[in-house]
Amino acid sequence: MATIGDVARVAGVSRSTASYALSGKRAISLDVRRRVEAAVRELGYTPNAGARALATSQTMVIGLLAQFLEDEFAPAMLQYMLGVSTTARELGYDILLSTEEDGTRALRRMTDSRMIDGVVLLNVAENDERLPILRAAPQPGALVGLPADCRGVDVFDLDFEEAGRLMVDHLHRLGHRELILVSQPEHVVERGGAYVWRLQNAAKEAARVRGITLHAVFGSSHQPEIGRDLNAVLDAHPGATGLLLNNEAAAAALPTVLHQRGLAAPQDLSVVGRYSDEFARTFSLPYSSIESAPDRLGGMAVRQLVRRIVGEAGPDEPHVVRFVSPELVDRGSTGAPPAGRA
Amino acid sequence: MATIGDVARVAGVSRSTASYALSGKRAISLDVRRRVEAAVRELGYTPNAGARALATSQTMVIGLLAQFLEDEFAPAMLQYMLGVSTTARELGYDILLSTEEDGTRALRRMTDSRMIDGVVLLNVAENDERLPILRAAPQPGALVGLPADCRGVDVFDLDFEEAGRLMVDHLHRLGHRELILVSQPEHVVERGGAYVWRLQNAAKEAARVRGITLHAVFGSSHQPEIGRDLNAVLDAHPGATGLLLNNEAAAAALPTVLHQRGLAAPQDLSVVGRYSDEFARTFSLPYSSIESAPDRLGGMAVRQLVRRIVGEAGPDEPHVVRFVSPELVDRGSTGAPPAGRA
DNA sequence: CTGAAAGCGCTTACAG
DNA sequence: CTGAAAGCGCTTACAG
Repeated sequence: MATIGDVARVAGVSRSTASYALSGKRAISLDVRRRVEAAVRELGYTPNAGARALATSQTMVIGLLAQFLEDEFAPAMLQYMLGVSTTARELGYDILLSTEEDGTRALRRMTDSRMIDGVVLLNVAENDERLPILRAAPQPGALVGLPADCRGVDVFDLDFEEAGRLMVDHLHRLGHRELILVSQPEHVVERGGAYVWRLQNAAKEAARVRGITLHAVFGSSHQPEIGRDLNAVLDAHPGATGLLLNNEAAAAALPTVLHQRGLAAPQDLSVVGRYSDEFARTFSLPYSSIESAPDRLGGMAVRQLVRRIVGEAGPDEPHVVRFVSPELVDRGSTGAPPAGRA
Repeated sequence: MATIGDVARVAGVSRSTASYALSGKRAISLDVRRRVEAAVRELGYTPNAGARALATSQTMVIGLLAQFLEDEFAPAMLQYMLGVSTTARELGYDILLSTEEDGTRALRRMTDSRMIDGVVLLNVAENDERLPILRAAPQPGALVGLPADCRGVDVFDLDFEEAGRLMVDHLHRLGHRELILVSQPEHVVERGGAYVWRLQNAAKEAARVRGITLHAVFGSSHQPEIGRDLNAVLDAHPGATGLLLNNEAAAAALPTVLHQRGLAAPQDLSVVGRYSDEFARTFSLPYSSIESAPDRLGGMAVRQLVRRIVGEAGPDEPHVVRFVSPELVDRGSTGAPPAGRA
């Protein structure tokens, strides 16, 4: 493989001149620049990434820590990953991916060995074990998801509280007075998936303020359990006219459940989910939903991370906690409650 | 950050001795080894990956090239990625992920800059543009998917021909005489997704040999088009009693379609899909299917790749083309054709 | 069993 | 505008 030395020899210049000609970091005569460029083409030269990293302390690689937990819906994770990966590439960075169960080990390996310039953490938990490691690391980090302690990292997340309020208010406005909210499994909460109770608490509070009833339950993240869960909760609350879903698996399972029960949305039941538009298309979900914007969140995290990496953010620019405002995508699955049941 | 020099100083030995004490590549006195280990702990030393890569020409990183094409079903891709990622980690390798549209560019960047020791290609096309680049690269490559020309790479794929035969034979044995096969979109074929016609041709041939009818159609990979496609083909062939699916989106959409039509499997229609067990669980698909084993294929590709990387495979050990034999996972969606229609 | 030195392939002050 | 040299942090022959 050709080295900068080969390029220099072919171009008849010193290695430093060859390097500067390529980086543009100092003035180079047109003649020399052309000869260097010709040599690069002739030799098919590409800088050795390891050598460059060693010399510059920059790897142009961003770590991406994703965990595929048993109780989360894997396809939803993928979209965050793609958001991160796509934006990183746009900014000139490659992605070092870890799907390791033990995120702390993966993070430590990546940061300690200087394989990466910065890291994006997905599946952030309330008290995420990876955060102390990240704070101690020399590289900056950005999170998708809100931990209890945001010090030292940039944080991006959907405003799940606003999402909960939005769901409830939307159905309240349409005349609904009894709602069901199906959240992620309780394990997710126990593990520290704060978004579950953030949305749920806000929804409950909004229902209280509006003086309407909200039955909040946790649902499985898997089939066929979630189908049974949905049937059970619909059986348990025959007076409910609106269904809110903060659970991707539930959304994916609902069409079948409604068919089985002979129900149609919005005629018999109004439905609002919380998932991405991409998700809705992939699974042909006909329900109005709060857009969870995974690609946007992943992209925002990377953009801010890169600002930190290149020093554009300034050494003492405070870290950000940025919430994306939820938007309701209307797919026509909500309407007035069935006659005589409002 | 601590360097090997710091470790050496704290341990009171030379840098080379510190290095050897850690690598175990030459005999070290117990006393020295202990001092070095203590110094490592004290300083929290981890080798700099770039420096090590430069010195050893090994990065301990494997490239993973995945493309998320518009006409493929993204969640199915994820499982191949996880198979690769998990096995790589087990073998001590990290994953450099590219989801770039332009796979040739990504591959060239990774190989030319020596960021990786080897590469796994997903979504391999019949005449894959990335292959010439891979063959010219100094790093070995493994593919998941069968190209027309397998020279210079190790290839792993499901035996789609056998899968096609298996589907047809299974239903033939149960007494079916008219079948429908819904494949991936025709674009996939045009782009070189050989697995589509490999399965389809084998299924057609098996049907011919058995003297039964097979209607082969291409279906969309997206909702809601695929739902319409399914309805259209069922309308067009009212005499068909068996449905074969080589199209993940079709499988995911089928429950709804069958409900809409008031059909049940296997009473009204026998169904056999081709997807992974994980996929079936995620989407609660109640259909018997040919297990596509994405995690297994990804793992096999990585294992063979690592054999090449570490030189275990021998410089002139011929490259392999290995087909995983399809297995039918019985989920009870096939049976005898409805009375009077066999 | 251990150390001094060379070298991996870059970048970048330093000098002219 | 260009070059010679040092240095990034490792590993590994070479020498003892």
